[in-house]
Amino acid sequence: MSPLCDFCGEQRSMVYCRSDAACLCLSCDRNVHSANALSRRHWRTLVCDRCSAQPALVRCIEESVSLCQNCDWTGHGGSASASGHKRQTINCYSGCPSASELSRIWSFVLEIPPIAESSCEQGMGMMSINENSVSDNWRPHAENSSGADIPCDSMANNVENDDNNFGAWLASTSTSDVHPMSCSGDQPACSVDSTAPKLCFSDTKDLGISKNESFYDDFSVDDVDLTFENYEELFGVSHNPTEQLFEDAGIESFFETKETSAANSNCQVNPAAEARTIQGTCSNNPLSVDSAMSNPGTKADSNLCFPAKEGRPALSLSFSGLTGESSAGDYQDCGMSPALLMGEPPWYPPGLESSSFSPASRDSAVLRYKEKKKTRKFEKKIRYESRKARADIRKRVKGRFVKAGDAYDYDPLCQTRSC
DNA sequence: GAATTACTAACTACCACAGGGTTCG
DNA sequence: ATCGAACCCTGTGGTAGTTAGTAAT
Repeated sequence: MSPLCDFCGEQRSMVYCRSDAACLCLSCDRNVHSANALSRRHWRTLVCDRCSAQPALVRCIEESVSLCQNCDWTGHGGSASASGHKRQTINCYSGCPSASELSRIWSFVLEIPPIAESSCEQGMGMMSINENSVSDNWRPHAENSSGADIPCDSMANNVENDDNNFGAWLASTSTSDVHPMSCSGDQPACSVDSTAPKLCFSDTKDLGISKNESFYDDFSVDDVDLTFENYEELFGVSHNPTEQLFEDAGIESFFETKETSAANSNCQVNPAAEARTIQGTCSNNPLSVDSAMSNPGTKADSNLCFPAKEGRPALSLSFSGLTGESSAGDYQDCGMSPALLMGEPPWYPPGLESSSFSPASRDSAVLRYKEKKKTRKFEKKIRYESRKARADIRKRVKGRFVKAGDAYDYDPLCQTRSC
């Protein structure tokens, strides 16, 4: 909870690096993140003025403070007067912006001390600033191949990207991260893979989406970049592709609660989904992580259960490999809100919890989901070219690798059998 | 309409081993 | 504190076997 820089321990910390899980002064931020190309990709944002430990997501205009989701929730969720405070989304950035650049993106911060210029300065072209604002709430944030932003409205109207709405909603219900799910750490897919649209939204209160039924009309999942790109770095184990998240449970499970009684609203069990990553979890605890964590050292699947509310289904996410030894920081690094993970009430997009949608919209959404499920392809990503090159020349017997020198029936180099 | 069968698509395990990371002396 | 050896773990592709989904009967 120290407001001092985690690196130098002398200066007051100003920015939070999610990848490093560290609060840094601007000087150290610059030094640390100019070290190499990977560190330059780290997304940073202001440190919460309240807890001085979490990344701030919003700026309360009335109180002139930057708040993380926890503190925003605590401070603005309680009283009616406070909840009416005008809040502004805080931009995050990567690269090594100068003080003037920071002043520009954080105009509300009065004092940004000068930063020593470094070699990183010449890499300013790499700097990326997440330009969200209150008026841009709930709009998929895309980048084209040149790194320039694509107008979100055009993207929202793009049928090919219609799934992002659902992904954004899902991500927002499970994380407060400025870059939901995939946007954390050094993985290229996070900040430099400009071919895939990235969802960037951070305002946690004023997402005016649910009243628009087109949101549900565009309800499907597969194009959304929900994959935990750096899952292994986060959890230390391999994972099933997140695309499988809805493979078996089916999106229908998310629509099937309108008739659900309050008694079982927390326990939506889809038989087809029991064994997979997303499932209804019988628990009265909004977060069943605790129970799954109760056995330290075991790699039990942890289920995050979002309790059903009227008009919105119970939702649980399973994170294989989360162990009881995992810290809150680990969860936050994976994009999960500590509030969510630590038992505080989850956030629902306004309206989702109280509104319902028509059966026609539901049927349409389900139909669209099924259609896309039929046609989608998940391309394999090669992480280690050297290993691929090795595998490409390995001799095999019935597809299996064989020891060097042993008999084989397939040699990729010969393209023939037993050459 | 329900039950059974046939077919197709998708998924998973298996194998050896280089290379990265960790532990220990 | 540093170094090297030993050990552990991961990921890579083609095939076979299994499972799930769909269509036909």
